[in-house]
Amino acid sequence: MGGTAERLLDLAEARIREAGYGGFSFRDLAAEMGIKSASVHHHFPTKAGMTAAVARRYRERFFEIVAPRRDKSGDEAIAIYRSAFRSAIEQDGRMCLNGMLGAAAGGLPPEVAEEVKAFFRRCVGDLSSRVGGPDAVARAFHVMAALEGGLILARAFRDITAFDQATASLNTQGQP
Amino acid sequence: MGGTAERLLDLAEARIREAGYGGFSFRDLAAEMGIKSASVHHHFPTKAGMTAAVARRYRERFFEIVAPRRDKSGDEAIAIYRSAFRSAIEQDGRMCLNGMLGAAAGGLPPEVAEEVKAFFRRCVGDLSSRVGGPDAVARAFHVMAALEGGLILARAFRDITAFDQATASLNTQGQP
DNA sequence: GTCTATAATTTGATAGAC
DNA sequence: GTCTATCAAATTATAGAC
Repeated sequence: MGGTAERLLDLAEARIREAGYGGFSFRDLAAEMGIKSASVHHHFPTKAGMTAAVARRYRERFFEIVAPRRDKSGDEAIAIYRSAFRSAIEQDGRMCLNGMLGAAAGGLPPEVAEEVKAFFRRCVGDLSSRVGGPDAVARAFHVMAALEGGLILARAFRDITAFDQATASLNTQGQP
Repeated sequence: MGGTAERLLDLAEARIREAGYGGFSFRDLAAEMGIKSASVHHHFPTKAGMTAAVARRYRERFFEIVAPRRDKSGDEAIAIYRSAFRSAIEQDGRMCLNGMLGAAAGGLPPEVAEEVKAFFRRCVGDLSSRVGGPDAVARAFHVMAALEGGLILARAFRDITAFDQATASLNTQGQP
């Protein structure tokens, strides 16, 4: 636990959520760890592979937080997602990893783009099944969009209340 | 009209909307134009300055599209914004410039971050004044978030219907 | 696992000729 | 306005010693 590889993933995740795929380098990570970039390559041979590993871990952790409360449904599920997203920007003021990478999806290595797509696919699947009703899928898309966009606004304004205002109506939107 | 500087802004805008601030270089632009990177520096001395110029032009153009129909209000204003955002991804499959830059706001030169903030400030101000009502500001934030997030989903899935589903409820959400 | 050393490429930027 | 030439720095990545 807390080995070098894991801590490298921590640093990479923070940098990607701050400045995107093009905004971090192996030398940055190495310097912050007090090692050399060649040692980073020992743990993660390529940048694309490392980013894919960051995305996989991020997805697993996200659904460890969100999925256990599977008995809850509808508005409560939305509230759980909303609170998970809010804590991201509350803790360190950074973007959702997949929101950041998804925006730049066109310029990403294919293996990274696949991980991002998998994240959103699972979010929409999970949310829509818990929300239910004829517009469940559309509502799941809407919730995910509002959450990611809410983070963008909070980042642009450097003000978390932008996220709160943007997402306040999600819980009380009423179900079909 | 259509001078070198203008065409350089076109190319820079396309690249930024595709891969972000870190995803374009003066040499890329020069190569696409058939000139050398030194000639790009003649028109735009620094990358930060050029990106700020791209953002300024993007904002001006956006409000030339959206603002003239100032007589419209409420749901119609939201529909106008929605259609403006949709045309962005419909035409070239790319992100909104400010959504892309806003996500990475933490790693941007200050002069660029200021332009992005100005864009969203004006959007929220314009939208909220046209929507009206006690929750006008929150609703404006919500609309902007859903539109930017809808673009992210459409990019991640490479499917414009993700945007359509995510934003379908914006028009018919009903006003307070 | 970490290091030194290095290769090969790319980057933002400048000087100065034409 | 565009060019050649160049710089100093950063980038991803590899080879091989310890």
